[in-house]
Amino acid sequence: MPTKALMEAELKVCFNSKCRKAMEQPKNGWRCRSGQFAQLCHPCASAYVEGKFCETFHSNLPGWRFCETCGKQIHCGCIVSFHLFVLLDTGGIECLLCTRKSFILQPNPAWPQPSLCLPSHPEGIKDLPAKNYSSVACSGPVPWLQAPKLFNGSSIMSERQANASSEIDVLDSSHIRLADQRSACSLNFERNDNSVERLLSGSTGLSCGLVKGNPVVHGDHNNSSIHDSHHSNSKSDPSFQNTDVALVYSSYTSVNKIDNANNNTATTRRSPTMSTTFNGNGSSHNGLDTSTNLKVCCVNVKGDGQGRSQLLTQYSSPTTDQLPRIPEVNCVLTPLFEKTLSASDAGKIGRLVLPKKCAEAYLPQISHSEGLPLEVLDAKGNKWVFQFRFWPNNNSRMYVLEGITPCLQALQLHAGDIVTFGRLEPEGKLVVGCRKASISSSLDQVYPRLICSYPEF
DNA sequence: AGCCATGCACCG
DNA sequence: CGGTGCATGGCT
Repeated sequence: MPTKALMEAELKVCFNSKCRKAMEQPKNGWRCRSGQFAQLCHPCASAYVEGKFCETFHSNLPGWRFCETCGKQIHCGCIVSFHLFVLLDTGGIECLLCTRKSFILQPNPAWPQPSLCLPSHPEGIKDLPAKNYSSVACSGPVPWLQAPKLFNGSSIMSERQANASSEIDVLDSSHIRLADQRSACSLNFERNDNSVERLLSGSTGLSCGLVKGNPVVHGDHNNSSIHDSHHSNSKSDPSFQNTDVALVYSSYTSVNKIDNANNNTATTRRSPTMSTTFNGNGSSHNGLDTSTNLKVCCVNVKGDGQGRSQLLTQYSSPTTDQLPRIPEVNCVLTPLFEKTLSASDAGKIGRLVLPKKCAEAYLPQISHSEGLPLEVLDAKGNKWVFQFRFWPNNNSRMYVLEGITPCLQALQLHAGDIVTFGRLEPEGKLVVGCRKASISSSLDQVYPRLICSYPEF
């Protein structure tokens, strides 16, 4: 079939228009407006990953401007670089690093409006009303992917390892990184580590979704019980052999903790949304390769006093051989949106009403009210399946996730608790996590200013 | 006007 | 009686 052959031939050509070389093993680059990743040849992908794509391929193109603050030259003219700068109210641009710095230093800073956000967003997520949900992807989910260098490039090892909060440090480009790679592994291997427990329980104020490979799930739709990795015996638990991990937590918490714990890092760049890569190597108890590689993205919490976030988890978990794995090295968890559970959401009906704009922006497009099943990984890597559907509502739609009751029960979530959705990249799998309402409210009391200073998206 | 929490009728 | 689908009303 000539068309198919043509498509195949096309697929084997580097997506970079300045390259167009034939390639055998395409690598994912930035996410295109279609949702697909640009397929790049190895050199182009490397340039992209290293943040040198524009300076390599676009040096002769128009659109280069200088950061008003640091003077760094930023390309402002392509999809690869659009997330690297913000338009200043006073004119000119500012690189994201400087923006973040000023964001932190301002008493009540305003995060740049996503005028520079994904052009493909159905509607500006910035328009999301201040309700009990919020979008947490700063510039949409894409920049997290499109700026691997920006978010992962400068990794400075912290010496803080005393506790969970100090195991995380704010790094350049708003990175948060475990103190060292062993610490990173300890998140997964050492279930007796209180810090891990605190992270997952939220007692540190961190809302975590921890995704690892080979999770252990017991249960089904009607009777789900999650294998609590933090109470299990790691030596007998093969689920910990694979330790690709994604971790999600609330940035406001981490920022505060870091600020309190380490004044030296207080001026480091950070943002409402943060991403970190944890690369580590560990050994499982049976000697299997357990190379760990994880990336952490902070979940931004909208600070209107109503907006809360939490990672929600699962629903049905069929069989263990279907359990999710995170095979991809350098997985990134992109925070998408969050919602406080209403009484209805947490009720017996088992339906979670989704914010329409978030549903349309971040979840698959559905044309029929029946919707489609949505696989979601929870904090422990368990796979759940929710039915993502909608109801006609006046001339609009009302999006819901059905079948969330087992998940909520497993996580002991109730009305007022917060559910957060993220996406694991590059696989695109949905990840869900949670935070208890008590944690949130207490944080609001402790850090009202900071929380309120976070922007809406 | 649109969104969403919740109520409620219908159906099995 | 519980689940499903839709309607309604409050809120922004």
